[in-house]
Amino acid sequence: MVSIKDVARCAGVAISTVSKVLNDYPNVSEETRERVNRAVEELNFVPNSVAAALSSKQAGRVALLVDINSKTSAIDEINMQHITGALNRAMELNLDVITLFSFMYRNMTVEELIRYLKSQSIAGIIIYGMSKEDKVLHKLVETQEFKCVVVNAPLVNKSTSSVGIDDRKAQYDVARKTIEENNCKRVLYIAGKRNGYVTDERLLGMEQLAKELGLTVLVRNGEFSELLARNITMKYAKNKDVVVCASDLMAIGAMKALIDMDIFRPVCGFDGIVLMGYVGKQMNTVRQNFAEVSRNAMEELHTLLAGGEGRKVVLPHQLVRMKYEDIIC
Amino acid sequence: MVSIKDVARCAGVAISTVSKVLNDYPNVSEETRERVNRAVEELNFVPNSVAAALSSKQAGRVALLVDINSKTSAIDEINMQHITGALNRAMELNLDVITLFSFMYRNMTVEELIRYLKSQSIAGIIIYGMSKEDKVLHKLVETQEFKCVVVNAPLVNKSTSSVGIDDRKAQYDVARKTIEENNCKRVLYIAGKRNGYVTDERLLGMEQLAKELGLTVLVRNGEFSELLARNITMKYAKNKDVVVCASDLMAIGAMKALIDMDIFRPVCGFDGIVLMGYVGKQMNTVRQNFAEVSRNAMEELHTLLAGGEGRKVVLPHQLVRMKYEDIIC
DNA sequence: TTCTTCTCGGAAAACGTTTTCCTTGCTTTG
DNA sequence: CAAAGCAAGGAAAACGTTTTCCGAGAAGAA
Repeated sequence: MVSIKDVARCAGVAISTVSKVLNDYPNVSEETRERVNRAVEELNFVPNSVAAALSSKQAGRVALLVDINSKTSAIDEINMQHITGALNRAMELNLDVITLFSFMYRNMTVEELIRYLKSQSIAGIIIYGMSKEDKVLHKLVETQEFKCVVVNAPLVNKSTSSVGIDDRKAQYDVARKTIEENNCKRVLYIAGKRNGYVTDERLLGMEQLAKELGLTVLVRNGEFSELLARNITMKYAKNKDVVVCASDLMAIGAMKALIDMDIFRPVCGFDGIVLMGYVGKQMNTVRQNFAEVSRNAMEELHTLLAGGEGRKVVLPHQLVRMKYEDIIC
Repeated sequence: MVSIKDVARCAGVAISTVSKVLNDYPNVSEETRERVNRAVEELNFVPNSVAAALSSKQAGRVALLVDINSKTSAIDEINMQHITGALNRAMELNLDVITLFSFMYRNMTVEELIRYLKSQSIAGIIIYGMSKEDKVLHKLVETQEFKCVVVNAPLVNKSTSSVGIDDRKAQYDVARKTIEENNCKRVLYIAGKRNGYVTDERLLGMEQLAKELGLTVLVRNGEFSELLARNITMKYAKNKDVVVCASDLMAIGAMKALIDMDIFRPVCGFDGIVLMGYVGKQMNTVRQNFAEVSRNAMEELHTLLAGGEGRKVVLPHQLVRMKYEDIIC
């Protein structure tokens, strides 16, 4: 294996000089820099990121903490796009990434998790699907031992950024559009998982809209479950004018229930998953570009690792009407 | 950070001894072993896998090469399950995993890819979605520089195993069931991607069945595309009795076409993706347990890394009829 | 007893980087 | 002209393991 030592020999300099060139340190003359780069070129040298990680604690090793509690393929789609976006940007930024699924750290204590991450020379973390009651992850963020980017949860401190769309506004927007299109007054709102950050934000959006338009809203907890949403719709939709759901999957469940009951109510969802295009009925929903969110998350993490301060990044969302023709390929 | 050195001091032995205990080497007395283990326990020591990887070339670092050419969420679902299964088993086997998506190595030469993998101290690889014409991956496997497990492609050599279901038999089975249920004679077969291993295997299964039952088969290439399958069905299904598709996504496309044409033909798919439950019509399909396939792939890779020889592992498949009620949760 | 063979454990090199500190020679300043 | 400052590059320690080799002592054989 060709190492930095070979490059040094080839360029006629010390290995420390090569390292400096590779990492864009100052105090290297343009001429030496050139010579080293030529040697790198010639020998096809690729730095060993494992050694780099071992040597420098502040290296570019990054972990993705991915929540995969659910069994649904909708979640698969969302997670996959997140991971794709994150890896994509990481590659461009030359960051090493390891992906940890929640089952890999679910029953660790914070201390264990921290030890594990350190044993992997991890310096930065992107956290997905963090709920309000997740003590371990909250403690992890609070220690500030790692640079963190939390996706879809408004956690910010000196070494923690948050990235996501404005869930409150998005829920407001999509509900407003649906309600005004159909001139509704009585809303059945099927909320997400209890104690989820996005759940509460979306509910706030709905409540704000209700106040503004003078709507009555019945809120029920759907836990992001298609089945629950279906049952809730069965039970309560009859004397409502519209079913607003905090996720597409629940919207699908609601729609199925309405079809079974043979009544029509407008339904709107949230997320913009592909599945929405297959259920026959068109529905309003919020399109989140998950890959883009995660690209931004990785970008933000990179900034943090470079010494930047934590901050809140809000990305735009989009209202769409999902139908089969738009997604088939 | 607590290191092996601390453990050694705590246990009153040399660090080499600790390492030996940790890696189950012989030539350590039971008493010393105990003492070291107690120290590990007491100090909550977690070995630094980065250092281990750097130090020993035959370490447990493994790469997943995941093909994500397509944009469809069906692929997301399949890939996600593969990754989940692989990571799950890797965790149990104490293997370090890095996940590489195809866009990260697509335009590398073999040499570059090999260099990159070595720079990551990778010893074993699981390859997904390998097509017959992928020169780079084929060369990678042929060099035998890494232990490889190829999923769904019958490549085997001294350091390469293959893992997957029997695609030929599976296609035979599901087509036979569908055809016999509906008493068909004239088959429209929509095949997968040209030059795919599974594509050819499944086609062989269909052809064998046709010979046995005396069917006529029109074969068209659907490239695993829903849209193509839809168009093919539009064009050719009219004077056929059944549409057999080499993937669920294509089966969905075919079904949509039949609905648009307002004619009924039985359709069967292949893969058992969740989406199948949402299209309204029930269809026969082959259920592959992707997570299980990948668990086995990881297991096999572990065996190879431990010195085992390459071999072909064939896993069972299952015929199912997918409907909404079975997948909602 | 003496030699050989084992078993156990330690010392130290190696893995490929990063980073700190030092040297050298040159330029500036007073 | 001496002192100070600075730029460029090198030497070597450090990161936390694994692994090879060696030595000490005990046990067995002659």
